[in-house]
Amino acid sequence: MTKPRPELTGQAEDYLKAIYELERGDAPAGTNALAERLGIAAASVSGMLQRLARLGLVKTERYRGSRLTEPGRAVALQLIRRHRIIESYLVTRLGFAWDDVHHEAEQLEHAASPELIERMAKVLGNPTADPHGAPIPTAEGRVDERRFESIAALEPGAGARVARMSDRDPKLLRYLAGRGIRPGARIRIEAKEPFDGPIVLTVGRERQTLAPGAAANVWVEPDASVSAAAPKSRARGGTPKRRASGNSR
Amino acid sequence: MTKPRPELTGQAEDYLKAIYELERGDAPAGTNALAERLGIAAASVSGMLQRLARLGLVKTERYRGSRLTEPGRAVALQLIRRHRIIESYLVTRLGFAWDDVHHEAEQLEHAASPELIERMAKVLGNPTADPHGAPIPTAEGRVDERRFESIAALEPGAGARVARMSDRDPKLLRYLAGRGIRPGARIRIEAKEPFDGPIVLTVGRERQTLAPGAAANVWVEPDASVSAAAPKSRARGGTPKRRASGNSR
DNA sequence: CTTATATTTTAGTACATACTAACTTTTTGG
DNA sequence: CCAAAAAGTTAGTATGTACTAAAATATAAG
Repeated sequence: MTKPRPELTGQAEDYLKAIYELERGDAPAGTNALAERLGIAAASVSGMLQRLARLGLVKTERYRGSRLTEPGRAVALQLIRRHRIIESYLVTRLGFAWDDVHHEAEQLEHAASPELIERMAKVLGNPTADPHGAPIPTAEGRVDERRFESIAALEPGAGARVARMSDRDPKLLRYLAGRGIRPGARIRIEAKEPFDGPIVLTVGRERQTLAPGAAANVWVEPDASVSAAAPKSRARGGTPKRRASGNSR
Repeated sequence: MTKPRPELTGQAEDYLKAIYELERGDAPAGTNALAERLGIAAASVSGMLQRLARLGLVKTERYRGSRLTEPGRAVALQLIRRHRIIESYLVTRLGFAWDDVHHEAEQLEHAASPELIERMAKVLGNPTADPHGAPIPTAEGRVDERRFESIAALEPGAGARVARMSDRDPKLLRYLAGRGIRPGARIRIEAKEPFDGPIVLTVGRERQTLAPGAAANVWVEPDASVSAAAPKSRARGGTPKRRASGNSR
């Protein structure tokens, strides 16, 4: 493994990561979607994709989109591993706010050596999820790829555990944090306006309202024990405290 | 100050740092010297220097060399601050070997935000020197610019305290570490072969021999209380004009 | 002072990465 | 099924950073 690849630049790595995040099963990542995610003109993306294809890191179907090859996927996963370990480290060892760490990690992930990453992982006790609940790929490139449901998809009465949320928008994260919504939090949908209106839910004991744009970026693990029935009020008792991942706070 | 400079790339920053390290008082940094230090062809350096001059970061005298402007110096000092804090952090908090951190720091220094640097500095207790004894500039850009004497310049009988050493060559650092030579160590010159021959000295209680190429990269603070015993006197000498050592790889 | 050598710059080129404008292909909605 | 919209590509250009080869200038040696 890890043949002496002609050292990609940071930008090229970013493309691979973006493709990884945008391709969904069979559907390849669209050029425009990539362009928007990367903040780059679509034409420029086309060019770079050709280069990456030449390097054997992506497969491009003309006019249809791109997907990663196995080597490309390996590069993307390593980059994601670096990103998430750095985020975890910055939050737990250097006191960064969890809503503020994404940008810093985006810069460092291209500069950090494998040795640095493994040392950070070690002092953190080899965490399996970052502060936003995102799973951390292993050094060998294995990752938990479970897909969770968006909060926006839950129906009133449903209970769930917050699994993860997007880390890309500090404002969103502060908004969520202000409402107690963080990985591991237990929630219950109380009401839902039609036509993408706000969602009313209980977080812990507090009742909160959540804008749909925010709800779309929070993913949950449905919790059968709560969602079974929708009794409007009910004594909270003996919920098992289950915190799978070693994330902070 | 700190006007919104058009975000330098990492390479440009490296040039400024190299100029800072190569200019000596009035003498500007030579293009060839820069090229060698940066591992880049001299012609390329000429080109970059013109760009840096356009940006107001260096002053170039055609065919004579370059020196930093005040803004250029400020950029260089911030980069050096980042480098040295990162080195200190990696060694003390992440268990890196002190002879192995230079390369890692070279990469990270361009990616680390001011906030990260200040947080690292804080957990380290705002150190004033890095693991190799190099002074760390303050966030405001002040730095201890004392020049020390090279070990190679000491005469037999002279005693001294090791102040600092080059961090650029891991092999050199391991060589020195193997002989107990590190910042703070007390030494005493016992004998010195003529014509740049090896130097015999006492480090702590141990007697060691030091190759001249290594000695040239170790700087000391002469210790009058020990050197008093020496028969040979030296009257304020040695400007470190000599660049005999071709270090690295 | 004059020439040989060392140093530095210019000229011409290449590559990675970005852009805008114009064109091509695919998808969609009537 | 076809025209308009959406998506994607090509063409031509710019910038930063590198290179080699050749020319210009400075310095050192006689």
